[in-house]
Parts: sequence; C-alpha cells; structure tokens
Amino acid sequence: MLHLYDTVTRDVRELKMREPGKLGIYLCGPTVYGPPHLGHGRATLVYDILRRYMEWSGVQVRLVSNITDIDDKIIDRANRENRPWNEITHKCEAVWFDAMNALGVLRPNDVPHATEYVDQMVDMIGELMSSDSAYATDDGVYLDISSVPDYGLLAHQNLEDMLSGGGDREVLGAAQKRHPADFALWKFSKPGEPSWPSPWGEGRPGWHSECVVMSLQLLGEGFDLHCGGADLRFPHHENERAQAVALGKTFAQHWMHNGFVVDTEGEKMSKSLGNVTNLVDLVQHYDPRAYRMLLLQTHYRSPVKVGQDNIDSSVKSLANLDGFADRMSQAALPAKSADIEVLAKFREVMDNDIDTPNAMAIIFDTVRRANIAIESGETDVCAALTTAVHEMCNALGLVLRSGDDIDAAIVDRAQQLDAARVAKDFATADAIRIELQAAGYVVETTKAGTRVRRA
RNA sequence: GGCGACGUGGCCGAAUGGUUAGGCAUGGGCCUGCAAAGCCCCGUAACCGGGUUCGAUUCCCGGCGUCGCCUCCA
Repeated sequence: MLHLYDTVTRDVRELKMREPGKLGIYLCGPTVYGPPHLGHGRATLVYDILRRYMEWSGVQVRLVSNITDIDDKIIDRANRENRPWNEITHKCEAVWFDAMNALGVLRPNDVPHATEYVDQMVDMIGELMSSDSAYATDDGVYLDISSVPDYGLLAHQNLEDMLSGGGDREVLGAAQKRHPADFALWKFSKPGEPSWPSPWGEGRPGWHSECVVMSLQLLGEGFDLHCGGADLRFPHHENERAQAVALGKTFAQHWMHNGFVVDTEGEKMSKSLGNVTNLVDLVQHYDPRAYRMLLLQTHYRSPVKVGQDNIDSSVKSLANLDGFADRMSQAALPAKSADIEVLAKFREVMDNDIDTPNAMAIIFDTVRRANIAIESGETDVCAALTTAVHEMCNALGLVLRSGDDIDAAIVDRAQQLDAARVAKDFATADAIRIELQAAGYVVETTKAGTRVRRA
C-alpha cells in the first residue's frame, strides 16, 4: 500500500482509493506559451514515476493532465509577436509532447484543453453566482472567498497572515474586489482578444477554474489524488479547492506536491539562471534518461540541483547500468523470475512516500550482487537478481540499453583481433584495436572473446 | 511581517537516538601479452552554541546561513 505525504495533513499517510485498485490522478499541466523548462520536466517525471510504479503494482491508473491553452501569457505573446494565439498554443503543445516523449513520460490518459471546457466553466460560474459565492465587477467575475470557511487549508495560513506580507505585489483587480484574495473566475476580454460568450459578458475563463471543472468531470467528486509543483499549492490549488467547496462538492482526497529544480547556488530555477534551464536543450544535449536518473536519486519533495556535474554523474551511473544490462543479456542466463526478497524491499521503500533514492540504492546493490553471483558461477542466482533489476527499472520508467547493433564488418574485425591474439601476433591485434577505437568503439577484452560497443 | 523547508564525507544525495545508505569522483586489488573496459574492495562525514540522554548527525532551545510560498510560476 502506497503511503504518500499529504500537503493538507502534512504527514505521510495511506493513499486511499475510492475504488480499490483504481487510482484517479489529476496533474496540473502546462500553460502553452513557451518552451518547457526543467521544472516542468521534474513535475512530469515525478508523476510519471508514480504512475508507472502504481501500474507496476497492479493498480489501474487514470491520469488526467490538462493543457492550459488560453491565458494572459498566451495573449501577451500573441500580441508581442503579432501572430494568432492558437498558433502559439498548437506549436507549444507539440514541443511539449515531443519533450515528454524524449523523457519517456507516458502520455496522460486524458489531456483536456481549457478551451474545450469553456461552456462547462461558464455553467459552473453561473452556479457560483446563483449561490452568491461569486460576483461581477467591471473587469470580470470573482469568487468571494468568504464563502469558503477553510480558505488557506493548503497554504496553511490564515487570510490575515497571508495579507500582512507579500507587500509590494500588485493585487489584481483590487479596486472592486470585496476581498484582496478574491480571484478571477472569468475575465472580460478587450477588443481583439480571444473571447467566449457568457451571461456576464464576453471573456475568457480564469486559470483556476479549468482544473476544477475538468478534474471533477473526468475523475468525479472526491477523486483520489491531485498533484503538481510546490508553487501550485498556493494560490492555484487553494483556489481550485475553494471553488469546489463553494459549489458544495468534495474535491481531491490527497494532495501531492513536488519540490523545485534549483540552480547550483540553490536558487529556484525559473528563468535563465544556468545554461541548461530549457528542457528541450537538456534532452538534445544529454541522454534524456539522465534527468530521470538524477531525479530518481533525489526525493521528490527535496529541491534538486541540476548542473553539469550532476548530469554528468547521472550519465555515468546510467552507463554503468547499461553496461550491466548488456553483459547480462549476453551471458546466456537461464530464465528466472525476479528475486522475491529484492522486490519486497523495493516495494517497501517505494510505498514509503516514493523513496526513490533508496529504491535506486537497492537497484545498485542488486547489480553488484548479480555481478558477484555470475563471477562465482551461480547463474540461477544471477538470473533472478538480473530479472529483479529489470523489473525495478521498469517500474521506475528507466529503460536500460543493452546490445547496440554493431556492423557485421566491425564484428568481423573483432574476430580477427581475437585470432591475432590467439596467434600471439600482438602487433596485428593492437593495430586492429586502434582501428576500432578510432572508429568510435570501446574494445573490451573478455574471457568470452573481444566485444565492441559504441563509446 | 506571516508560514514552511533545509544546512551530511571531494561533489550530489538518503535513512537514522547507539551498528552499512547509494551514486559520481579518488585510491587499492583482480582480470589482461600490454592496455582499455569490466568486476571486487575502500570512505566515520553531519553550520555554531547550549540542553535532554548512558549515548545525538538524528529530539528540544538559541544563534548563523541558504531557500521557498504569501494573488495566477511545475
């Protein structure tokens, strides 16, 4: 049974499922107005790992993750670049899923778009209006948070404390709001802006409304888990929840938030603080698996430093695992099911708030034990451990590469190298070795003969 | 100002009131004709000052420092 930290109760508790064996997850997706950054990558990888682990554990997961395709930032960019707003959103969404694909992040089961749910949002706002939980001003329709008694549940702050600081920031629509924390459900459009009809005037939905409508519609009331980056905790998630409460509906039963990506100075990475803050750059310049590896070695709630050293270290440890997979794939091991004890330990740490750093420790330890087993001729033991490694990696979405296809001509040369060595013609052997290395291969001398692989 | 997180060995990064994290790097060994690759082995570290305790990196108090949230950023 998975136990997971809950932002509301602030402790690790069992993740309950409305229907045992079926898990409904809502993940706040991107606003498509620019290239995805490392933070987006972390969030999606963290929940991809959660999803895969749950599925591996036999749970049927329905992951819903939206695309915010109407928003002020999209309109701003469209105006700035003088191009249609929906051209930007389509382009950015394509880039997004390309990056996700490269990272090995499974596509969510549902990908609702905000623009597809405008009617439902208007209906919901209508309900809030008729119950006096919302009111219109000159620039939009706002939720009256006084109708939400426990507003601040996720922020763990009461309203007065929230307002006492935060000082310099501009309060949106302040002039006519009843309370500074009231937030926009509907924004009236200016001429030329994308707009939809509503009883209160042409406009577009506020950010916080789409996720309530879509999550409740697709997953239903009281769905199991709502997640996203730590920065969404407040105000976004708080405000989503506020609307559900105002509607008299039960919302998410469990809240999960992942930590930030920070730069080497430990500062939150938001704009351009390093050279690889852009996710697209990262997956182009490095093995995309390295990012998953790096995140697996950090707890999801801790900040993670992404820098050259860290990525390099992950690339290296990944190469070691690949090498292991490759060697074992060629070792003609008997077919064995995974070592039960190893998997039990793996489940134990994973069920404890997705403790992937310890899960990785188990994987590395199992690799070491498999190596020792094969050295001492215990092929059955080795096979069971190796299968376990593959199962665990599979559960975490870590795909190990084994056995690149090597040109027949190269394999041929390797065999000639072996022949020369047997004949003790070391001059020829060395020459072939140099030749193969120059062609970009690592030449390994093993008891079973020379093996080559791409460097 | 309010709320919260954190300060661990060369770097990254976990758990934990007393005994092994793990990764990467370094070092040693094995293998090899020599190499490389690979495998094995190795690390007593915990911001400072008090306190609780037989014993604290782990609990409490106080400093110092870093970071996050406090109206639209994953």
